[in-house]
Amino acid sequence: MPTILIVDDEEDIRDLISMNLLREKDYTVIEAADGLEALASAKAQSPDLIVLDLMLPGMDGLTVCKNLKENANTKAIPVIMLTAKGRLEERIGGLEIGADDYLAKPFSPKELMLRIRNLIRRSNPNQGSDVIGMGPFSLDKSALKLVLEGEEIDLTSTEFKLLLCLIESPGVTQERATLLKRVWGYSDMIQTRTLDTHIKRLREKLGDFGPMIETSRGIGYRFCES
Amino acid sequence: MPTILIVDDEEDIRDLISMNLLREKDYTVIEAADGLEALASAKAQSPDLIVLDLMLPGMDGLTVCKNLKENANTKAIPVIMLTAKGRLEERIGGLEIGADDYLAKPFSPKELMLRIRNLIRRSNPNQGSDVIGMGPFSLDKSALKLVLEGEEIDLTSTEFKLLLCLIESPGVTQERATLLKRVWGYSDMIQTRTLDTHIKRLREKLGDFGPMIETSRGIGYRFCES
DNA sequence: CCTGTCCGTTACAATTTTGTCACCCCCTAA
DNA sequence: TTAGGGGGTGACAAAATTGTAACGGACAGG
Repeated sequence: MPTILIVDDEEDIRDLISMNLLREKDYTVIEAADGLEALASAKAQSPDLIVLDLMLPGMDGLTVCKNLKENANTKAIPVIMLTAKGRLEERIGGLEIGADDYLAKPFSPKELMLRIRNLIRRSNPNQGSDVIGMGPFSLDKSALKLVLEGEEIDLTSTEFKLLLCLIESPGVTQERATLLKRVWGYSDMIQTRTLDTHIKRLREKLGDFGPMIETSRGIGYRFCES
Repeated sequence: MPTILIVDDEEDIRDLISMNLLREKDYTVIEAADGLEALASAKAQSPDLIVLDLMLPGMDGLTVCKNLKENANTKAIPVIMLTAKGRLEERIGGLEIGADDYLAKPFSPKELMLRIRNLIRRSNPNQGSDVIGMGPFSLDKSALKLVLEGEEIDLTSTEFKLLLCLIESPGVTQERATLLKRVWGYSDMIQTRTLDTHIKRLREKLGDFGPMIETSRGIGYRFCES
């Protein structure tokens, strides 16, 4: 049963995360309200993952993270950084210092759970991220799920493969033939409307974000970031 | 259109790989029969991937690989090493030297294609391996496919998720409740036979390897390596 | 403005996937 | 050996997924 350390000075945020974790019944949760406490807990209990807010009284999140990554005993613990929305510099700083993932506040509990599960799994023998992220999208290759702005969207396997092809190379137009081959295995059947229909279904499921799948008339489709 | 360089002194092996690659119509293929030729081609044409046999006349595969990884222009090119079956030391040597994947001869063309596609994709912005391997199994998270001893087996999304849960932690027994939660999202419905039925279907699809999914009476199931 | 081509959309039917049930066998503990 | 619980298996019906056809609108070239 993995142990998660939550570090945040706002009690209600800690509670929110704890509640979500405990509901899954798969985790043990410990909490810390400031940086020094966090470091002490991390060293004493060696949790399997740390959720770390950047904004902390006393010692700020970046420094905590740096300390963790410099200590041999805590170096390997994955860290998810919580950052205020839009503070891009901080995010970059966090990643450089060794955070394994980050999430902007206000975050969706579901997305956080997803990323936690993913990081925990990654520290297993068979590593490799299963979540492919792109703007507000998180595509979970293990759960075959899409999390869009905190909302979980179930995809059928065909839809999943199609979206994956598009989202993998944002902005790049994928030819109809390419998509038909990679998703359906067709190698010459060009005169089918199946692709169009599935694109429609995908756009529908994406809701407001449907238009991000753009049509390249006569060529194919592309996933556009804007 | 990615360019693949095949390096092997056996012409029929080169042909086999070429044929498979060209059938996909997505690749340009160049070939080399010895190490020096390979290095020259790699530098001149900077292919997107190199399939490199260990056993080569003149300069052996390991040395070629080391040379490739030491040169700034060719350093980033992914290398798939072909090794004779069982030469474990060589494999380890290959990985240490910087090969990105390896495959034992005689290999299955389908599996090689899968790994090629995977490595090519990995060199895209959204990296991360999509293939989880375990003995004769290759589970492709992007294609939702299982390659078992060279045979492609289609899995439904439920089967895929279930197998993934088991194969992720080989030897570890996953409780029924855990599987029901992770695959179906059920949180309390314990009294269902759905899991049993799907295990049966999975074992069926695994054929001779079905027994690798073992029952832990009263607890759950586990995937065993032997 | 016309025209041919390509795409979006809807409806529908075939197919596949899925969960449940019933029955039986196996395992375990007494 | 027996009884009870748990799992294997096959059949089945409900539900979801999928591909196709048909119609109409949008677009580009003339």
